[in-house]
Amino acid sequence: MQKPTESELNILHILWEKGASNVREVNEVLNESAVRQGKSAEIGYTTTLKIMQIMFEKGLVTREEDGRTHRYSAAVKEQDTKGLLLQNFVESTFRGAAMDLVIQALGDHTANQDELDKIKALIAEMEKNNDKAT
Amino acid sequence: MQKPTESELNILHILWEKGASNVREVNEVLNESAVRQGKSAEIGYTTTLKIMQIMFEKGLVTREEDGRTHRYSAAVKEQDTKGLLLQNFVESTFRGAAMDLVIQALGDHTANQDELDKIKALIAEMEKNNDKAT
DNA sequence: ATTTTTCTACGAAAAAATTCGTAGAAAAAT
DNA sequence: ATTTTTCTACGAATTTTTTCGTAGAAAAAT
Repeated sequence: MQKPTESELNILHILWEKGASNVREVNEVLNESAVRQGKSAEIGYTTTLKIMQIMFEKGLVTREEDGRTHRYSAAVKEQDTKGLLLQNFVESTFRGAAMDLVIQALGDHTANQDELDKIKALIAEMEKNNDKAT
Repeated sequence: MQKPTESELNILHILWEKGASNVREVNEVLNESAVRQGKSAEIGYTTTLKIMQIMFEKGLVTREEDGRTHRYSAAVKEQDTKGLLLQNFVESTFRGAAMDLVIQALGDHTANQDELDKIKALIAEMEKNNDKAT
């Protein structure tokens, strides 16, 4: 999979959440999205269109004709994409030290009990594997 | 702080690790760095120089004259920079859900016992805070 | 003393990513 | 029926990031 750019990622988030959408729908969500608050100008329709066309060429989305318009769907899985981006990020920012990232993320953010339980389960799992390895 | 670009970050890593360095030293490390293995061409001296000059203008590094050359030092702290980049990454890729990132990172990577202990300590800390809040 | 090497500064080319204008066709509104 | 709106496609302008060529000065080598 080719790594999506920042704006491509924004569009993927929308397609993952809303499912198949046409350009106008995506553009509307982009312009009301929380991430955009504070930005000066709106994103033009043709800008969004162009990016989605590029994404189609790259294979990041599929599309089907729906009357006159196109309905676009994400062609890459959310998990896989986030995994790829995470791997890149760990490499470039933490020089591969994934646990440094985990530790920093835990230090900087809050978590509810459900999340903590999930993390604890993962830790227990990893400790079991470590024991086996010794 | 302004977010460093990818190549700026590579240079910061070197300055953080080696301390004050001149352009030639940084350029050499860049070209032997593991991250660059598999890349076709070398990074030219003037390329590195230019990026470091830009970083100086942005305030990412300081420099002092050392005879004819300049010795550059990181002007931003490693922790702070990683924190900023992490925050950006969590926002753009995980839409702010830092614990999703933590869970994915734990799932995809291994950790030694020291790291796991450190993470467990952080979890315990966070649970204590959660209890207090209720 | 001259040549070669090693620096910096500067500007600009190249590459990557983002944005938009225009044209043309289909659909909707009048 | 005509006008207006809503799409797509395409190309190009803009912006950001990366890369490098050239010139000139200082230092080192010959």
